Amino acid sequence: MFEDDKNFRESIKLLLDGSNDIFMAAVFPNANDAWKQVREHQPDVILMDINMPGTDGIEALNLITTKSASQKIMMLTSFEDEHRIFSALCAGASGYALKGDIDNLEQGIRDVHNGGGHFSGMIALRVIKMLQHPMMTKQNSYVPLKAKELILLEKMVEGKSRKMIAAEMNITTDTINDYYKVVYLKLHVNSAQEAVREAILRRLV
Amino acid sequence: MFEDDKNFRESIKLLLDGSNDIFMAAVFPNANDAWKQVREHQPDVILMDINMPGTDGIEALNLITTKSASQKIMMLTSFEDEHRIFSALCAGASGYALKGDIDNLEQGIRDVHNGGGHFSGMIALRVIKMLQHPMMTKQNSYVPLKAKELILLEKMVEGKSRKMIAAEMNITTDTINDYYKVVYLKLHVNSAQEAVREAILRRLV
DNA sequence: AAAAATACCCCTAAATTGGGGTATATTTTA
DNA sequence: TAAAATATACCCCAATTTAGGGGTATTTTT
Repeated sequence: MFEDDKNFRESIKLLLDGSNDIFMAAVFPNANDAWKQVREHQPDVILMDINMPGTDGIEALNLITTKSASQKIMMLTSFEDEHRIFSALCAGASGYALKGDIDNLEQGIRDVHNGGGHFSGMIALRVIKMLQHPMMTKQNSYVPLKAKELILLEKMVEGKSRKMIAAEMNITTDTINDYYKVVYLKLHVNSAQEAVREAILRRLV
Repeated sequence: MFEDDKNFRESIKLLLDGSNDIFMAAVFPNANDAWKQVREHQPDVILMDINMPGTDGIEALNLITTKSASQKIMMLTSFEDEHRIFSALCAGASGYALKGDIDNLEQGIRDVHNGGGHFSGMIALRVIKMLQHPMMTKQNSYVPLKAKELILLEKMVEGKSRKMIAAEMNITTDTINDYYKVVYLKLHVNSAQEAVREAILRRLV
């Protein structure tokens, strides 16, 4: 286990020492030498806090997963860094437990050890919400954009400026300005940054 | 509960009757009149099998979620089918339990009832695998943005201007300019429209 | 023949980007 | 511990870009 909070560290150790099938191999207050320590103790499951001074949990996760595929890693976190759930899971974590929800931690560790995954209740909800996000569900409300307007949008998403787009499309900047006016009107936006957002979220590009 | 398999139906009923905080309101062998039955019994949590003769679980799920937002629905299934997990969760299920993993079902029902989500261990693994799929992960490399920089990004995605953001964050426009410089540097972009693209595609907001 | 669509032109206030600074506090290093 | 480096918040500047408001002329549709 890598965890900087002393209180939490000790309550987890107490919890797991009370279990008869889970043995805590080692505990560290930071992840600065995570890989070395993992290699030394060869734990089945690593509990990794996200917010730590020095090397943070996700960096350590990246290090460990790139060097070894056999280590299962369960991330520990508080509500504040919920937005990092996806980075952690994509980086190869097998589970994600809220520190406030240690009741299910033991079972979660068993699940992860058996090759499964684990989410604390509220984390599972976040994942579900993500799956229900417009971007995932492909619910593209129809916007009647013409071919050239779509090309314009694509180039906008690529970060091109009006000048560059005009040059690439072989038309004057004035005409490009007209296209912008039309696109902004149809998408109900009034800036390029909003147009890019709509283009991506509504899957127009 | 909607479940066509008599054996499974009865073993779940037995399991939950043995619990002191979960009460099985009603049991049906198919979901043909699901909405009528739900309206009548007003359950807190609905257990819904996916494979049933007649109206199948996902159709029933769609019906119920479109007519009422207050019903929490946990899907039950005997085989692991990634495609159906995906459609069930997108259609509004709060949890997904494997029939073979009834040990965690009680706790899962409590989680869902409390507004959380639930995945059986193996289902969680499927979801994680999906998140680790190249399609999801390709542009999802971790960027160490600070809290304020993330807030800035969120507001950018909302279409706010530098002036508005400065006002909302109670700092001068000069300091906002500094934040922009840092964010652009970290994301390797040089315009708001590109920053918005990265924020969305890399799931930073 | 009237109306709409297209492509061009001009203009300009406001916003953006990116460069130069300073002062203070905190953290790291020697 | 003292010095150096970093981080933070602020200031100024100005070329460029943007957003949106005027236009006109030609073609296509109605």
